Amino acid sequence: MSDSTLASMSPALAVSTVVFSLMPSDSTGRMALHIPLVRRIREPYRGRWALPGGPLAADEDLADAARRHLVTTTALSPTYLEQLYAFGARGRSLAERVVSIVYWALVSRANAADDATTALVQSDPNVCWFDADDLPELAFDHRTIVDYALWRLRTKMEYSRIAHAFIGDTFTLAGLREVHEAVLGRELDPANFRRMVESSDSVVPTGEFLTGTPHRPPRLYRYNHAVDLVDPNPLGRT
Amino acid sequence: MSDSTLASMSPALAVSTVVFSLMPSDSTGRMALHIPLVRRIREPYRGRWALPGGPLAADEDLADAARRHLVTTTALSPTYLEQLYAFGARGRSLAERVVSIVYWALVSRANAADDATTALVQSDPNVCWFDADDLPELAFDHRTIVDYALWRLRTKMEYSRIAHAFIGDTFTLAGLREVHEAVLGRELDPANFRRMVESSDSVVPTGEFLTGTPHRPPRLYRYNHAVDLVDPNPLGRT
DNA sequence: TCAAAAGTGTTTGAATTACACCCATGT
DNA sequence: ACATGGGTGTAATTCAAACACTTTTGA
Repeated sequence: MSDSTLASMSPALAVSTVVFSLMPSDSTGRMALHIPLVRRIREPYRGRWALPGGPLAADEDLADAARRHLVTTTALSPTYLEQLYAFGARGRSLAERVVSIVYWALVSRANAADDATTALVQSDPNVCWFDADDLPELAFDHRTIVDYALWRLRTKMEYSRIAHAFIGDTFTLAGLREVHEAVLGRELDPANFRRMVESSDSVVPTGEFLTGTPHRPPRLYRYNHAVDLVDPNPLGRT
Repeated sequence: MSDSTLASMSPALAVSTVVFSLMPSDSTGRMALHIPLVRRIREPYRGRWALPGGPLAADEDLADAARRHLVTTTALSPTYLEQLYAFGARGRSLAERVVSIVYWALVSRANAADDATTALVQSDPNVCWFDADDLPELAFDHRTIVDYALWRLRTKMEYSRIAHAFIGDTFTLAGLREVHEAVLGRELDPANFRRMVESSDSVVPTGEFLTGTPHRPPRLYRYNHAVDLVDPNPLGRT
């Protein structure tokens, strides 16, 4: 069997990404998880919303491809990026056989509000941020993929410190708690949350305080880069 | 860009599997994790040991491909099979670009000792079972892959009941504990282990006892198929 | 009857939860 | 001064580890 024969038998390879950001929800106004989707302009599933992604360039690492597609659709760089799963069931594409290697990413709300990129992206009618708990019908098996990514994010939130990836450089503990509450979808005891974070050693006080609040000024914190913010698997950071 | 152009740019796709079984170690005689490796008969890495695997057939699901390669090299069916990771870094293959979707599998020691298949496989000089903690130099990045699979197995052992996949249909609690101890590499308190397993509801007593031991006959158990033996991720069983 | 593994009971300490309470600031 | 979120203290509870102890068999 020649190489070209083998290549033609091999299914096409694509890389997609589930991108999470925290934004105020349209309905409740509270912070909620949002993900960007792109409208498909060709068959199959023309007109449906789908995860950003595309083919893998010949000389490109998988994570780089995910990052590249992410940047071109959202104009944002991920603060966290991790492989989710490879989806390759036969029936998933309708047309040609496609194996999708899917990543999930977090982008910082601070970055998102940074400059005019938000407006720029919003102006593209084929890219739109949706509330993760209120999605339209998606193309392919992308709904399954998003559900799995959501599960992974929420699970990981409870044993790692990825919440930091959602927030800016300096922050209050209340702000960090807000992130946890928005992602997990439940309220957390401020006292216990404080102890949990402080005992984990993942943050260090900057010594400064946030003023201008109507009440007692909260202490500002920064990440402790000395400790690993993700999990201790032997593959390390992507 | 035509489809054929795109396909030719797309890297080749392969599926490999890290297969774990428990066998008595050559050195200590105690149960230890072993994995089967195949000797490469072509460049690159000719002569080196590598994970069983190969190309993905055009009409084949990813997990089916993993299962197929597993059966052809070891003559065993997996009692557990799960996707591990997709490895696609540029430099990993030396020759053409290959993206490997790697699975990890468990096979039951009972199955392995079942019939003449063991001898059959042992007779093939290009397939050999190695102690997972005493591996030869491997081809490609397969050493990294095995280390990651080992980490996943040991991590999962602590919060799920995959240990059952290593053992036969009926078993004693001491036998199940032996599996845990061999995989985790440390001794466990028999009393606490018993309570842990019983409270998890994952086993049910058969009512029978194992006789012929030099001491008090232990009660025999069976899996409780009513409870999920793996983790509750929304993708379900592979 | 004795050795050894099966199986039970109890104590300890760590970690999580719930919640009462004080502190400090803008209004 | 006071309302409100920042921040601290502490009791109740749950959970896992450690280990003493009793039971049952073959030799």
